[in-house]
Amino acid sequence: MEEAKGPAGSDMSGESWPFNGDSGGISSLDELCSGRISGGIEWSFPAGSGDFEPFDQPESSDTVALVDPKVEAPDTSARSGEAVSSSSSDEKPPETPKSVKKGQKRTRQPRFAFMTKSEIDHLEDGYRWRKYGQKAVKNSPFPRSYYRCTNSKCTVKKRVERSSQDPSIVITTYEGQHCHHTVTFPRANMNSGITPFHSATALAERIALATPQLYLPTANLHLPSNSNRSNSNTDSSSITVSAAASLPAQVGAMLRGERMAASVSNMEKSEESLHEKRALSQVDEGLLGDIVPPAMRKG
DNA sequence: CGTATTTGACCTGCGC
DNA sequence: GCGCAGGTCAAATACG
Repeated sequence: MEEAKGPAGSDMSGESWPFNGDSGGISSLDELCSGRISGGIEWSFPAGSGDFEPFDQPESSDTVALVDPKVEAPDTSARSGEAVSSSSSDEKPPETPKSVKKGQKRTRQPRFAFMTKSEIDHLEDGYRWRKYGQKAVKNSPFPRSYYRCTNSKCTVKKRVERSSQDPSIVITTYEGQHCHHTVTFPRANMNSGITPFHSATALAERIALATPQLYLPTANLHLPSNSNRSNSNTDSSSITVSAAASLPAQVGAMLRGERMAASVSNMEKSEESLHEKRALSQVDEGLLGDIVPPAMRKG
């Protein structure tokens, strides 16, 4: 699948995207996750509303968030089977052969990835996931696990894999939008580390203002609606972007309502940012590359 | 017994 | 066209 191409993939090598350079910037995952990256922040979220509700966030971990810009790009490639039909199991007749599926086209869902320093592969995020596959990843000793939201009407999926370069780094990629609320908390379990964001915009603002060190490529971000507000879908989007014991210090601070002086605009002016973006590409050749398409990498 | 996980088979897209 | 790699399916199995 085309979407599965990463920096290590062939179609990335030829691109001149900022991540794919070979100079400057960070030199390791550790550096990346330690929050030493600076500049390059560039948010581009879909207009949306929703309030962010800060709460205590554990600082026990480091996370770098990346977003998939291909949110609105229809994925005409892909295999049919996984299509995004929201009521898949119900609509698929038992006899539906794969030949039928072949005719379908998968629609690319918004994706959001986190690089997390954690010993736990599958981080708790408030939703229930069912593992439906695991594959060995090329150039990586660690397998990639595929999860799907257990809600039959929900098409959200997520992939989890460890960085081949730094086993302590877990890369979690969410794809799709939850059509329901979390099965637990968030507010009720704030102490658990779950991070309830009401909207992508809210999180974007927070990160932009509070985490200049993080590189956040242009993309659309979809976050889960607050589970406490049953069916108050003011924000239809809803990808879980929470990770127990995983958010980096910067994000942790962000969640606590702290703000840093640096602004996104200033960072964008930084010439170093480009180098850092390029360096980021070297960080991981797996999911990270997967969520950053060539189109957005240019520039 | 219901639910979740494992795992090999299968499908698709892409590069050569 | 072929092989490879990513992604998914679904039967078998494990677990509470």
